[in-house]
Amino acid sequence: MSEPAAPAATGDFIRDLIARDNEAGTFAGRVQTRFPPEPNGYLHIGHAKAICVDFGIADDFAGVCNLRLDDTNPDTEEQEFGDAILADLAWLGFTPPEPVRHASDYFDQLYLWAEHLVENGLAYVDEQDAETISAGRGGYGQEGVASPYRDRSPEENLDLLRRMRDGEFEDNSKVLRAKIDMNAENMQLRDPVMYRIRRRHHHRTGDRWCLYPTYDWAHGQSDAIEGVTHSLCTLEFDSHRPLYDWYLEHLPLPGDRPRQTEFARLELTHTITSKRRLARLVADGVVDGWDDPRMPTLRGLRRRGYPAKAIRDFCAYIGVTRTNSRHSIELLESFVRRELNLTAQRRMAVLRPLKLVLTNWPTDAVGRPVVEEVEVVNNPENPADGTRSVPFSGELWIERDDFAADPPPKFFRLSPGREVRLRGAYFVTCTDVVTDDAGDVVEVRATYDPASQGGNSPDGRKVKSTMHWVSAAHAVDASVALYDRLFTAEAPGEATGDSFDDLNPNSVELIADAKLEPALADTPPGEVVQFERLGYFAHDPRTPLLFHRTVGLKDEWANIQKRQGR
RNA sequence: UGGGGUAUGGUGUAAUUGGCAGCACGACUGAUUCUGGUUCAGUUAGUCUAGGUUCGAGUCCUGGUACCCCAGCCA
Repeated sequence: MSEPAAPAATGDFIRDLIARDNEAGTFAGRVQTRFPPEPNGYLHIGHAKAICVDFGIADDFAGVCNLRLDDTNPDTEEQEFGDAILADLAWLGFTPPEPVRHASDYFDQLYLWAEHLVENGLAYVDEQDAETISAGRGGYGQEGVASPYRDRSPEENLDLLRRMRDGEFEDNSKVLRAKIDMNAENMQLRDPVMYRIRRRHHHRTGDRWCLYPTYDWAHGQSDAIEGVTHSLCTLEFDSHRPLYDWYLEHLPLPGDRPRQTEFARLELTHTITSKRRLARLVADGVVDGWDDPRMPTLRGLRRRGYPAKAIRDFCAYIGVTRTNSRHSIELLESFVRRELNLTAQRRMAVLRPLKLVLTNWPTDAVGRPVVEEVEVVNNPENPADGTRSVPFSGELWIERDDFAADPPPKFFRLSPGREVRLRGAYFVTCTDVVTDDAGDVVEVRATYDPASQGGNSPDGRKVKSTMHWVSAAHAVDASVALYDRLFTAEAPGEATGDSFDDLNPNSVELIADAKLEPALADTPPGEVVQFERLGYFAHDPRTPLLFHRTVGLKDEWANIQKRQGR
């Protein structure tokens, strides 16, 4: 799946570190990572980076990377999300080894280890409520206050813990805490909670437990059980590392102690990746669902037409660092264009139709306009894709933007008196314009040069522009959704604290009457094609003749207009 | 307020670990082109700051500054 492995020693700081571990024989040369999403939402572009790091590094060092669903909190997690994660992962191009692991697979072992800590005086049952525990931690630079239950005997703690497990106590009435240091400068070490009591149905363990482990208590131990060597996570867990190590140091582990290394998460301009806020977009109806093409979810990007390979290449390109940064979405888009340019079939579609009538176009014996078939290349980047024939006649749709009654400087397209090429067909010269009462152009008239059949004039005459077109009599009507950034601000929420203040009210424009060349009606669901001169468009997987603009082509004319201040 | 982390062109990332600051995106100029696309050639612009060590500092030392993370029974 991944590219031929780059020499393992080069690259980012994590690969360097692993290469050094291997030289030193730290884990006997073994490399194992894991991708541990919580099954409480859908995977997004931020996860894609983590996936590429976790799986990519394992792959580079001939190691393994498990998928582990981190299902320690039955309040929010569901089976459905686990299934979706697996599907999205497969789409991205990664197949985790069987079986898929779950943190809940280790609940028994975890509990046994909790008793071990209790027996060694390293954990205790606290009966304070959440608020009191929080207050007791103190503040930054302030000392903590020990719980009055902190010095219970191991025997008493063990008895209490077992009764907690057996369901003798009410939800939230007691917790098990690690006994570390209430004055630690690192807040994570001020006696963190290991277990809470929750009578919830767990999607995998059912009603077997009323005790559920916290992330910190479950994570490192799960790593150890699976044999993970390098536990790679994002920067915000940096301050958890001493805790990760503390648990592992005080437990009788079966093998090597895994080691945690943190790297920066992926942030994109004009994009949010908070699961909570993404969920709000869906709940508030700002978008149509988790797979809305404006969503940064993997399913959204997929429906939008982003190739998985483009996402993988992007992630490989941005690399792995410890610097918090926000990558520009344009960079991601450049990878999308690069991939699609190579693979997408070219087609012609007119988004904002303007009628073009060829006044000297011939009619047949019964007075109907002649129809010709013209051959057009499917993909100039890949001749093997061949050609197709497109019907051409005397009444055509052209792009409204491709005509100007009063052409601005550097405008090369059609305007009165000017000759242009209709792609693959003929040279045409604008002779006349029909306007309505408001003075708007409703039809353009032109003559065609029969000698230029196929798109070239035998006298070597040049034109400055080649335009796409669709024969009016053969056009297929379709809907096209044009997307803009979901958030106008580069860093949504930076100004006011609420990213929703930066929502772009015009993030989608739906065009209901686009005119497509006939071949487009046969586009397979989900396929991405290039509408020539416009951009890449993805055929909706469920709704026929609905196309989503994946990304526009680079547009030099737009830049010129910008420079001209229009 | 205490602790931890990070600073390289507009943006993001490299620099053989003390030896010519490179690449990409963007922007700009030109060439090619039956897509104002693609491709090709070129231009633009950078080591947070103040000192120090050194023949030589993005890299080492000292002091500042800015930003990010940590006081959930979320992950």
